[in-house]
Amino acid sequence: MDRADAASWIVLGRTGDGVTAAVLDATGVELERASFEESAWIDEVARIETGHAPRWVWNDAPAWCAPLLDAGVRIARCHDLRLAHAILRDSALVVDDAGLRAASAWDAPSLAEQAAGAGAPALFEWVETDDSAAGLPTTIDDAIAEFSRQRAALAASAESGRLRLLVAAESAGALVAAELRAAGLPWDAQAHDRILTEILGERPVGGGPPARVEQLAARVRAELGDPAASLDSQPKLLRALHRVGVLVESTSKWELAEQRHPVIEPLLRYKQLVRLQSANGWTWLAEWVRDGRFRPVYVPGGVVTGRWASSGGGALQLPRSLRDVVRADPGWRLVVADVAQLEPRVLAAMSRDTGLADAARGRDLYEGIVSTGAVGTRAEAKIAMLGAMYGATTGDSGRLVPRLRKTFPRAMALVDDAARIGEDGGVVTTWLGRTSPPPSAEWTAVQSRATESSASVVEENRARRWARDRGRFTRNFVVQGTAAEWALAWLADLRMRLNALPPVEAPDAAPRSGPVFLARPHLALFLHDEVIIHTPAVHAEAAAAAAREAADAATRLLFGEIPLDFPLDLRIAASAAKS
DNA sequence: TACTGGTGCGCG
DNA sequence: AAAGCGCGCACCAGTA
Repeated sequence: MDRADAASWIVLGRTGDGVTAAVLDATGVELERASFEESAWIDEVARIETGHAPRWVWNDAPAWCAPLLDAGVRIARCHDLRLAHAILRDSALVVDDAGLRAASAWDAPSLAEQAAGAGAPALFEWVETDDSAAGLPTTIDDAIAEFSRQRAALAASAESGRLRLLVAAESAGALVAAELRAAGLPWDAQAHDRILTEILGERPVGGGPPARVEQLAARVRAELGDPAASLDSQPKLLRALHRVGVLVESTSKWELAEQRHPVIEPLLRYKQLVRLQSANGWTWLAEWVRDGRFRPVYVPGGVVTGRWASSGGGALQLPRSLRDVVRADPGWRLVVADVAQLEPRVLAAMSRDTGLADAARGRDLYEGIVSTGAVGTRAEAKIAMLGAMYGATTGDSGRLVPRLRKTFPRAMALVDDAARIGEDGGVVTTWLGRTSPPPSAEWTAVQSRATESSASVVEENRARRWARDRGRFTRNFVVQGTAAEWALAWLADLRMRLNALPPVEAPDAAPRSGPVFLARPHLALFLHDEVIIHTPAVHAEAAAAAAREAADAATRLLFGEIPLDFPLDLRIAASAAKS
């Protein structure tokens, strides 16, 4: 592999008993090819990475990263064919799809997802797929062919700059996701256990509900006048409530909280405790926290809008009440950084609404809206803005939206246009080129049926409702999707900045677990608009500065030089508890 | 026994 | 009991 350099693309593929690598020049022409045995390819990748830092091209980043990270090898840049395929296949900015839109094996879920689906215990082991099964292609020839189609589609696009940025950011995100899993989130299992015991009561040895849960259940049943009442079955609980005169339509806490009856207080408390127990109780702790780390499975691009999803562990629902058990290792700190009002800022940038940008600059965006006089209070500004981005039509939120429309016409026109296109059955596209899915066949059929003269009122109403539903989806898609792009750019840039910080040398400050590359500041959590960095204490300030600089870099990368910033709420602490 | 749909909670 | 987007997950009930 002598001809590799920083401008190279190196495509990797599996062969029967090893790995084949092909060096492509910057224009995609293959220069050389070599095969390596299973025991040798990782060292070869490490050698080339150290020397040249090329762009690695592979079918599925998590599958390749896992063994590399296990060996302490970290890749700077990659092109994830599977993720890029999904973007380019659907993007309205791709004019000549070069065959990407034909159904193919590249539409298959990632190898990790396939393994999880198959119930395989080792998530990152290679999945043996026989040729008849539609699995993700793994051979180098398949990879090169797909890469070539993608390059052609990119080159043909009038917006190839944006799409290239999106594909690069998405791929970098895949690297981050793999590294986040390898690193894990530092988790104090003892502290978690203490909280559970304090709130739920002593954990019963022989199973069954903990003491406090049992006591509350008994109180609720007494108030219901039924010692055998089932509290966990919604229909049974509803009937029991009706029997004692609590005439609610559902058992949700919003509705219950408005009732006055002695059963309400213990019932709400009971629901709270049961929720904690089932979502993040001892079973969860035993399953998801090992060696002081919570290792969730992130799924980059798992949400239609481009946000990440998670699969297992509920990584994207880290409950506020447990944030305090996210604790840095001894001698280390957590840098907790989240973007203030990411989505409205993104909307201001996309729409070039200078009024909204002015309101956002250098302060709390919602206070800025108040000072324009559009609304009276910060709370109103917030629900009005959320209503505008989500498509609220009724209630306080819906009533306030027209005021924003008057004050920020360009921003509001952008989301209103997106909604109209969605209602009409069209597709909308994010700033960098991710396109919403087209309407389903059923949706289209319902709309066309409603236009027929024989259509019933019921059919017409349903068509209108579905159209409005879809309008709210496309309205939000452009904002949520572009916010996800900003966050990916932030993450990718931050990852590189952190990687440039020096590793710690003192062995007593080294992490308790994880690959050796984790001896420097590294990402430990990503949550839509927030990151947690785990860092040696001496580098905490530098890591925090890196988070700020990365946010500025992401803003410029996406939107150029605009008079708008994306300020971070940032704190350095031993735990991730919110103040 | 395995699935699907509904309900409810909590995260952004 | 959401109003108003996007998720994951647990639990129950009904069905195959």
